[in-house]
Amino acid sequence: MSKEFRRQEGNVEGIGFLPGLAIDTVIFGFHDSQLKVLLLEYKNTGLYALPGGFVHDDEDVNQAARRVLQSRTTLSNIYLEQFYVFGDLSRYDPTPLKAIMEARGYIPPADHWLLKRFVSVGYYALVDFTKAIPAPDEISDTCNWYSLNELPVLMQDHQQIISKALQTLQRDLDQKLIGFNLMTEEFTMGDLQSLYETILNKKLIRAAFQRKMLGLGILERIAKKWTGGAHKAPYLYRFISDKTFVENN
Amino acid sequence: MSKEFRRQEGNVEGIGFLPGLAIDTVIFGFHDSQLKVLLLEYKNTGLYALPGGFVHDDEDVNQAARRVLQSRTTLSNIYLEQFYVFGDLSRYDPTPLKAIMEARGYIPPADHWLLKRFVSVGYYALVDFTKAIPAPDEISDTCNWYSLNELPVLMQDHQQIISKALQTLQRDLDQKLIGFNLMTEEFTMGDLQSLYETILNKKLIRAAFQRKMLGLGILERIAKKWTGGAHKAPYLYRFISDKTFVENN
DNA sequence: GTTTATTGTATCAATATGTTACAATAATAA
DNA sequence: TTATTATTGTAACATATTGATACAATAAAC
Repeated sequence: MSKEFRRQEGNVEGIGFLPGLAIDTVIFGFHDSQLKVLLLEYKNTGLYALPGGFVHDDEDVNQAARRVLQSRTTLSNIYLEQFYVFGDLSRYDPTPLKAIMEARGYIPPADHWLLKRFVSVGYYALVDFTKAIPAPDEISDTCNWYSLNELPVLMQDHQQIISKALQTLQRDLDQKLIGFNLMTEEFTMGDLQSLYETILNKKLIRAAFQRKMLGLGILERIAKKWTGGAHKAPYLYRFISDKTFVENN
Repeated sequence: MSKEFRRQEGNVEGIGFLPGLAIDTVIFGFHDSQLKVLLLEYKNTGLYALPGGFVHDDEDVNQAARRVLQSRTTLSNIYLEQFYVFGDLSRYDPTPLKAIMEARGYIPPADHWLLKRFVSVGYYALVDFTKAIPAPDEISDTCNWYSLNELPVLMQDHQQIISKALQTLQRDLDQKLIGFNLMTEEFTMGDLQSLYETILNKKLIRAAFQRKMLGLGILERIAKKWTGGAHKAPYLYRFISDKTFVENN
């Protein structure tokens, strides 16, 4: 992906890309009982942004999202879901991208394709925090996890995009069984409940939660137990079906 | 809207429009215990398609969808929801649009903007069948309701778009209270149940359905009763809150 | 061995949903 | 006018789901 932005920047007319269409991905992780998202910080600009990209003229839009996702997490086979298109006129603001290019020592012409109006397709992804290896791209200093409660000020409407992604995740959590994509291979019931509570932003009843989760028949209890606390050791569980919930479209 | 297509057709480069981005709207109605969708039939081509359009460079994408919706139904304040972006490479097929333009006696140049690859944002709308007045646009012969069970062969991937819209409607029906947007002002409990059964494609238990609907506290029982059958006359109900569920984004 | 905190699960309560039953009644026919 | 018919509104009960409480089991620390 390090070539990707040079391919975009020097290419004033944006040849090879779908014009005016961008991808933004909200990549969720879970750690220390907190929901995290991956953010990029751009060089010399202090700007924070969601991992994003543009669509090649020879790939599906969903493919492009998957490409962006893989290049930022060094993971494949991730749960990825399209959730909304952000197409308001008001989000059109060429200043950030101009600043990014100028910080790289490139002065774009006024009609550079990247400075035109963009409509952005929002995706959210669920990854195993312990497995993802955040990888900055050529134009960003860092690619790091940020807690949802302590987000820095974000570029353009990226804050709204994250909010909408979270809403969608909350809505989907009960229907589809996607929470497991945020867990490590093995986890305790407490871990799982903590995840649900964090996502839904409300306390759940321990006994009822456990009963329901076990009742779903998608958890396997592992022989060995967790150790560490001065109390009865909890069992470890594993998600039965493959964790490879790839987008179905 | 009659000027809209001339504005698109003669405008080889598509100036004034967002390039490569289209809108497709699945407009649902309910009549005779059947779900219907509005379809256009294009002149001299035998092609059937969803009402659609393109986005002006000075309007929001959601606005464009609303504009399309209003021009096809002669209604405003309609429930409208964005549900998916169709961006696969495989859907790129310039033949239908070329055929449409040629049937109008216009031979487009090979690089006409309308013949390029398009990504389409799908919306679904719920309208009162009795109030909508289907209006064909300049390039279509007819704009009519078709039962979901008896759809003609559709252009490009429009059949898939309808399927996905229906899935989304089924998912949203219980969460949000949107079914009422498909009803007339006054309706019997039987009408409402028939709507739910048709959308969800399964029988519901009469007593339980009635109890639940009344329990929601969003129905008002009207004094007068329905007449016509050789049996106890059902009450008429009205949806309490304004039926104006406009998209919240 | 005793204490401590937490887990796994049983038990009962409260709520929601599935099922059956039946009185009420508008139109029709006798 | 009266009986018939089909359908509605709702009660009553059964079953299923979820909420709330209780308690034995136990790994670590002392």
